[in-house]
This record gives sequence, C-alpha cells and structure tokens, in this order.
Amino acid sequence: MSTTQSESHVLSKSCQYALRAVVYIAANATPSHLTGAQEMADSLEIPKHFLSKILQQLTRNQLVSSTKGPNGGFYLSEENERTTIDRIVEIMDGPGLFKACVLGMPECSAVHPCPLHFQAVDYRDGLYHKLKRLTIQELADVVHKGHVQL
Amino acid sequence: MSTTQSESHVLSKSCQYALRAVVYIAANATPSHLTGAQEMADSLEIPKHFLSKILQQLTRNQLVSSTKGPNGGFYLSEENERTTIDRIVEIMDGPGLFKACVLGMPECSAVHPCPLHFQAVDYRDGLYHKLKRLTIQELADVVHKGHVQL
DNA sequence: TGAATAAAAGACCCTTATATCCTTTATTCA
DNA sequence: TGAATAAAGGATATAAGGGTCTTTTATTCA
Repeated sequence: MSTTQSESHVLSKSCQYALRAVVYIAANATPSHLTGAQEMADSLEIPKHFLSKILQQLTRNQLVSSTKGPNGGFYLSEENERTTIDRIVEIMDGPGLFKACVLGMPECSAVHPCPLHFQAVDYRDGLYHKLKRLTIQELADVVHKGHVQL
Repeated sequence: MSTTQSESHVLSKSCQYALRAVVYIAANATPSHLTGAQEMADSLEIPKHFLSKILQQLTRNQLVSSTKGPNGGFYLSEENERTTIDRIVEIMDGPGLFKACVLGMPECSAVHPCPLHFQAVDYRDGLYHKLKRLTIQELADVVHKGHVQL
C-alpha cells in the first residue's frame, strides 16, 4: 500500500537554518572573534554554501551584520539582538504563514470559516504571539545557560 | 531588497485537497448519487487530474470507497465516516508533522529541547489532539448546517 | 454483446525548494 | 603593494511537490 507522502512542515528548511544560525551567532560571536560561515556550517551541520546564501539574505535585510576579509564574519548589533523571531520567519518564509488558512482557502475567516478554522486558529495565533515577543537575545541566553541544544 | 521566500505551510496542498474532498463526499454523496471526480473538481475548484490521483491514494488506503462505471463515483462507508482527521493527514503528509521538531532537529524533546521546543510543543500537541478526536462526519455535519464553506 | 461511463494506473512535465560551485568585492596584514 | 581571507553575488544542478495527459480496467445499460 505505497502512499507517496509530501512531507510537510511548519517552517521551511531555510528558515530553520536561519533561526539556528542567528541564535548561534548571538551565543558565540564576540567583538574580537566574529563567527564565520565555515565555523557555523561545521558546528550546526548545515551545508556551508546553502548557509552562506541564507546569511546573505539575512544581512541584506539587516537582521545580522557582517564584515569581509580576514577576521571577518558575522555578528549581531545591539539592535539585531532585539530582533524578534517572527521577523526572521517573515523574511525567510514570507508573511503568509501565520495568516493563511490551514486548508488553503482564500476567504477563510471567523465570519466565513473553513471546516477546520476554529480548530486551527488558536494554535496558529498562539504560536505567532509568542514568537512576536521572543527575541534572538532571549534564545541565546537559554543556549548559554546550557538548557538547550542548537 | 528582494528576498526569495520559500512559502512554507502546515499541510501540503495534496492534504488540503484531500480533506476538502473527503468532507465534500461526506456532505454530498448519497447511495443513489455518488460523487464523481469531475463534480468535485468543479465544485471545489481543484485541478481534476490532480484530485483524481489524491482520491486514488485515499481509496487505496480505504479512507474512501468507490465504484467504477456509469453512475460510479466516490462515497463513504459508515466506517469511512468515522475516520478521524489525523488519519487523513497521516496518509497524505506522513506521520512526521505532529512529531517533528520546529527547527528540524533530530534529537529534540523535553529532555534535550531545541530553543523553540517549549514555545511550539503545546500548540502542536493541542492541534493534534483535536484532530485525533474529530471525524469526517462531524465536519460534514457542520457543512450541512451551512455554518462553514468548503 | 457493445457502446458509454468513470475510476485506476502510469508516464510525463513544470515549478519551487534545496544545494553546490565559481567569480567578484572588500578587508587585513606582512 | 600584494597575498591571503572571508563575505557577496550569480549561475547552475538536483530533488520533491504540484499538475497534466493517456491508457487500462471495471461497470452499466441499451
């Protein structure tokens, strides 16, 4: 009974990598030692070239900072550290994730709900509101205390 | 500042179509008038051939019933009507969705959590337990009462 | 029986996500 | 200044998801 399953996910792989990378930078970069793409790729076990692409995207959107050349690499400005998780998700996966209907219907709302609207909406909104208040720095702190793996 | 976003989603399109189709069948098929793929495709605005393939997958897994030939089509047995939503999701998208880590880490659990584990897990499990108790028939009833759009 | 109907099945194509590679630009420091 | 380093950028490859088309099989009914 072979069934071809479409392996779905909440966050794209790019977004997952982006979040882990940014938290890694927050937890490991210091003014005297910036974090390089190579170091991150090794430590987080993310394909290096793919990670570089993602980091580029984040810097272009000013969610992480970088400098080129020897001793160059990535770091977070004070402002970068206060970035909330939802911002990263939005940059990587677009604004749709926390707004779109579970069943993909264009007109789904509390007034014209799809059959799963009320089952799904609190799940979605609950997560969204948490991520909207949670900063990179806060996650990095938890990592530093060793309570969590990256 | 062009950012190539990877449009993520909770349920795959195949799964969204599958759920809508099954609820449609439950709400519209009668012993004297089975629902055809064409009718469903038209009514739900789903590409017909794609829908057919999905329906095939569901019948192969005995979540919907069908007969060929003139006046043939799809219908739900009594047992089919009591199928819970999580079963459909599992057939279409695999068993991973409600178990996998938000950040895609293989070893994520309450003991070795990823940075977002506790933020995500209760919502994920909450939705899962709802879908595990919710049947096709129950959704079809809501549709019949006109409270919901398909 | 045979023509018409509708699902089952399989081959195929297009788009997007994921991943890799190569070249260019900026920076450091000997 | 120039060699080395590391990010930025662009072009390309691979895989999976989404979608289409054609043929086969089962069923009905005239």
